[in-house]
Amino acid sequence: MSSATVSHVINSSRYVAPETRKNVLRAIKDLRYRRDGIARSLRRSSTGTIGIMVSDISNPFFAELVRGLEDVIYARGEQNNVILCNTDEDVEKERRYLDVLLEKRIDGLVIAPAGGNRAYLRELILKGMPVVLADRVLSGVGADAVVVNNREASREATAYLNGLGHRRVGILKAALSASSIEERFSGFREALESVGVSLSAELVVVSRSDIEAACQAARHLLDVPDPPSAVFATNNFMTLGLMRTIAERGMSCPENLSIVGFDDFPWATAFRPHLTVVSQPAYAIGREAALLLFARLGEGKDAPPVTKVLRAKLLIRESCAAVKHGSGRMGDRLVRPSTREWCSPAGAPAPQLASRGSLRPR
Amino acid sequence: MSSATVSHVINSSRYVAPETRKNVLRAIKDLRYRRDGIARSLRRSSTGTIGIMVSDISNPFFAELVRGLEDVIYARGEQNNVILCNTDEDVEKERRYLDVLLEKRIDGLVIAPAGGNRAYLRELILKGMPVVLADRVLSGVGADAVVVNNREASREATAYLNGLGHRRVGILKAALSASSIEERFSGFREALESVGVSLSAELVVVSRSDIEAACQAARHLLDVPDPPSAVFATNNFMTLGLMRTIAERGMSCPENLSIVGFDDFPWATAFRPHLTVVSQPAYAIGREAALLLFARLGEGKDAPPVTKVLRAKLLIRESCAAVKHGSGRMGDRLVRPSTREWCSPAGAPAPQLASRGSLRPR
DNA sequence: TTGTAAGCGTTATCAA
DNA sequence: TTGATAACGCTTACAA
Repeated sequence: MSSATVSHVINSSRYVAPETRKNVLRAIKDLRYRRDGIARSLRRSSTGTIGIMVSDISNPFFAELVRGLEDVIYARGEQNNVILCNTDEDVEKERRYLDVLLEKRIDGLVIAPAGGNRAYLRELILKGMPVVLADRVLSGVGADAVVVNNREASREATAYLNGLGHRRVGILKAALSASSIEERFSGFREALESVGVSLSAELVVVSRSDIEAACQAARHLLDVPDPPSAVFATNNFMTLGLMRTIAERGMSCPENLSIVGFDDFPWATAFRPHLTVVSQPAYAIGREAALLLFARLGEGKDAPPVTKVLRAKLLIRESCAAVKHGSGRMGDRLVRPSTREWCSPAGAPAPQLASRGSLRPR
Repeated sequence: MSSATVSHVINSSRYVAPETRKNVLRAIKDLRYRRDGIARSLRRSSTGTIGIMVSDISNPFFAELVRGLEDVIYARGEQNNVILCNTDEDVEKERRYLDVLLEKRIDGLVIAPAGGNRAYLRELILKGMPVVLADRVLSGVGADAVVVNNREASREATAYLNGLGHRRVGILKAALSASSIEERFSGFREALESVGVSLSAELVVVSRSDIEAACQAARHLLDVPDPPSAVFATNNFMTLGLMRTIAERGMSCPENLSIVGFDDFPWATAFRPHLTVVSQPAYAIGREAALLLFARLGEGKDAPPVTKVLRAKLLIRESCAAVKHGSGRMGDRLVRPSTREWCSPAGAPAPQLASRGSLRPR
């Protein structure tokens, strides 16, 4: 019973006589033998480990994304597993973690990049490391990517506000060098421009991407001389900061302020106000990222990079009201309060009147 | 310039002439050499990898816990990192994952155990694997543990409801074989008994621990012939399910129903109703677990197991009202609506009237 | 049908 | 002050 035979029994990698195999299995059991995965990885030069880097796992969006990823990876069996890294949007931390993961010889990487390690990532990919960008793209690195239609969805959301008569619309912009945020901003601006409104600087407030900072930013935004009648929040931290600020000030939504957030929450229909949001399929983003990665680990090693765009959807709930006569600026038209007032952009499907945004299978 | 010398330069593990060292460093840079962590782990028989097993990373409680853990582990440097495993409270899945982690030769394990692998875990520990239980204990396995004072906190929360005059109090009990849930249940029962109320079976509803199931359970609970005037939810999924159900039915809290949840949410003060909850220091649980683990990886290899108990705190907000005259059952006393009506159990500090439960450092 | 032995890239011992 | 070499535990080509 040589080590070779044992190996072959464990891996079913060549014929072993039933008798021998039985003996091997018995010995394994008796000795509580467990194969050493490290030695195995060394020999096979593949670890079965995937790196996942996000800014913060306690952000529900990333938690869902990671969950989607992990489910696919676990289902693949074969000792596959996931090393989790939180970068806090810190470029330096991201780079250090990339080094750690490379030393650990991960088989592949899924990353929501902070934005400052483009060259490093390109080099990695050139060397043959499979990399999938999730949630954000990074132009020119040649990686696969899974994102959502940020720009269109934001345009749609803003158009919805416009349809309710809002012309003075503020935006809370997370200070991330992430393509997603920029695209959301573009969509926002385009929608306003298409109804003849050009962005005024004081209605664009940039904020560090955490709840505390978002509170501050929201205060600024609401304190401008002629405050907005509606606000678009570019991610879930911005939304939470805004809602906290509103609560602090005893304002009520949608009576005093209409709000659309980017990102849904599992508790959106359980608490008031029921927020109108652009819902992202976070779980699916993670899942698709894993699938893209596996594709590249298999045959498609040198296929050209693909970008998968999933659909973010406007979920109309109860945080937006039509502007009241006289409350808008000069030039505002009277708009009757009806959520049906709003029209889809040509060709786009009408937004759903949905009660729940969870896209997670059970 | 032998491989030995290179190794010593990288690890500063013995004196190397400045000249040589410079050459080595230059070569490393030129060749873009990176040490192979797998070979290193094989040779040193230690990987720097910690396994973390929770039921579901998309549960905000576990996300915070994992974040606390990861922060400490990252700060330790030295190629330390974390493999994340979601068990879904599934004993079989937990066992499979344990096998994977052992093959990967993790240096230590932090686990919120599903409850069915006690013998397996004990054996692991006996073999010398450092294990820290988080959130839940498992008697007799000899592992370190970090938990909160579930029973006392639940008793306190229930006493608060009693103080508001509630005698017919329901409980949504998550169906987990986790010590935490059992302890919360005990505290709940004890508090009721101490005001002379014995539990009626129809007010104890057990539910699978996810939002969907919790909704179902909440419907059952509210549909009993003589429905409760207050409900205690034993974890955040139970709370969310309950709130959804209330919203569905157009009931309002605290007018129609008083509610206390276990687990706080970062958005608790941003949306209505502002829930009164028992807040757990999730981040700190993760952090302490990591510290316990490192202690065991260092000197305290064979020290007796320690259990660290952190304090969960009742945060009184606005989801509980005093029972109205006549709305209670026969025997209910009239209780004036005042949150100060309630008294701390002897010796316990009065609960804080807090606005925010986040315990996370920035 | 099974065994032998090389080799994966480190680190650590011993020798020089 | 540095180099040669064994060993970590596995997989796999080759031999028997």
